[in-house]
Amino acid sequence: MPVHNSDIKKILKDMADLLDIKGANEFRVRAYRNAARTLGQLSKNVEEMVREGEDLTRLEGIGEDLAGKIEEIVNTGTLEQLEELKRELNPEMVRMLEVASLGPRRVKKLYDALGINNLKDLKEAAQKKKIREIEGFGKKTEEKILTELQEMGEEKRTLLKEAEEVAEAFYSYLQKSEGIGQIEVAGSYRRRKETVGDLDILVSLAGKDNNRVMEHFVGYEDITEIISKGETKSSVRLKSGIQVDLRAVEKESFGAALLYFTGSKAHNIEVRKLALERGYKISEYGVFEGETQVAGETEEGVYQKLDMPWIPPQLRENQGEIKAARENSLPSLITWKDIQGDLHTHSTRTDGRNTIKEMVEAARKQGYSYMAVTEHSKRVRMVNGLDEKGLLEQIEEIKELNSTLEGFRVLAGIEVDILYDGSLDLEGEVLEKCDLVVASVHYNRNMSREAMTNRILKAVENPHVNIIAHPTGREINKRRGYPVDLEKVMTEAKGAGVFMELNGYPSRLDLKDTHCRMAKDLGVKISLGSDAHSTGGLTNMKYGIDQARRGWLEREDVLNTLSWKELKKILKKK
DNA sequence: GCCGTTTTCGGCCCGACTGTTTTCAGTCG
Repeated sequence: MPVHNSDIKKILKDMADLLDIKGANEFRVRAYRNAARTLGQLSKNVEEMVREGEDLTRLEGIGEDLAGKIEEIVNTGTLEQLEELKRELNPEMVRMLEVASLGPRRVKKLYDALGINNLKDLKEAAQKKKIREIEGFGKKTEEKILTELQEMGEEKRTLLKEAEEVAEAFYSYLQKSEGIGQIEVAGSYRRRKETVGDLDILVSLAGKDNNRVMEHFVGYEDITEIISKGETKSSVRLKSGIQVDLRAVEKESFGAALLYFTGSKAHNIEVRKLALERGYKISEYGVFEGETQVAGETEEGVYQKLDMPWIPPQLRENQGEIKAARENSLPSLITWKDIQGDLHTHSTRTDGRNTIKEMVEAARKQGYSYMAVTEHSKRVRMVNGLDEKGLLEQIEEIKELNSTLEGFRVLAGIEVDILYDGSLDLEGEVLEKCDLVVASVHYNRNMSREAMTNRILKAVENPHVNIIAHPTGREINKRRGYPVDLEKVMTEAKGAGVFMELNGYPSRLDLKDTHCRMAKDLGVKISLGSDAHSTGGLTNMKYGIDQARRGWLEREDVLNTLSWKELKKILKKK
């Protein structure tokens, strides 16, 4: 069974969580978490590294012991020590940690006091008001737990990046089947939504042997459950929990089926309505005039029959794209190639994994001509954020580095914290020396909408701020963004010459697609930043691009499609 | 459990906030 990096990461994370609950040495716990993080950021495939006998201890945070454990996971698919822990503590206790106000100590306490070791019992105990009786817990905490449980019950979708890993592996497996012609992963995956529910894979048949294709499909090693298996349609569940549906159609129908399975549902309904008006009928098998198929082999063909150009999947949400297509006024969506530089990165100076030099090298390989280093400021103590002195040192360091570089410019930047009262975490006279000041909120998120809006507005008005980073502070599947009136912020930003960031970090993607569109409508340029914490993280840009495309952004809507020379001119004077 | 120009032991991130307490544990970033 192929072992993905994310599988190993999950096992190490579960180890950390269970050890933590058990009350193990916190540094030992941290070691597991660090290793899990390393694997999450790794661009190489660990399974391959093990097979090729590469020395895993060269990876950061992985020593003899963890290297051995990782090999065990690669070879057996599991880790005996974790299995042991799971026998001792209920593995469901790990899920209890997902309740926002519960950490390892409280989970342990709940177990010791009431024997609670799963979410169901937790909910029951909270409803029966038993939790408030435990020492250290109270009425408020109990009520909070109940609300948080409610929120967790909402459907959880897989992050696009994680779905991508699974989808790509499955895709290459399917390519090995002789009976398959074209393959496309459709659905919200193809529309590049920030999260994906099921994976819908569409294939065209290269021969007549459907059964062989389906046999191949359900024969994939990653499968834990075959939900259904038919001649043209099968469904399976993978180890990662993701459901995958396979649909096989004839070559002549591939385009129509692709349109159908890509969705969105609302988009499809509009397209079909339009077809009906013209006397056609559209199904996943094609466009039909009476009994005769008049299109359907390609998506372009289907759209063309309705006098429309092909519509990029990212736009297919029935948000005006059909009207725009019919009027031939679809946006010319931004692509990664349009990006000239990255405006949000971290290095080893704070919580990044690579040095500025290494990041620069990777950025050049990406084809960029500039990159801003934007470390955290001192308020983010956890990562040793820069104080005024540290920032000045770094500015000097970058100056020196720039003198050795040709055709590339490192921008001396900072991701300065917006404090509780809207003031900035660093002195203006130091910020003034930066090429670029990115400002963001990390702490004291628990504010009213009005207070948070005013707090951010104050930063917008600050003469040193150029960009507001991850403006709502959300983390997908983890926490909602803080309440903030973005329209007001953007309107002020427009007047103040401040730009809004779309953060490419796969679990942030903040701004959302709809916010991007709002910015475009208001005439505020968006800054695309990868928020890379390693050289590999620079590729987060692609998720940012997808999100930007979903927000209808074109080249001229994005700040860093400009050269540094051009960009510098439109940054506000300090 | 990792790491190392103080190298095989001893340090490893730490302050703010919340809700619980009445001096602090737990969580978060």
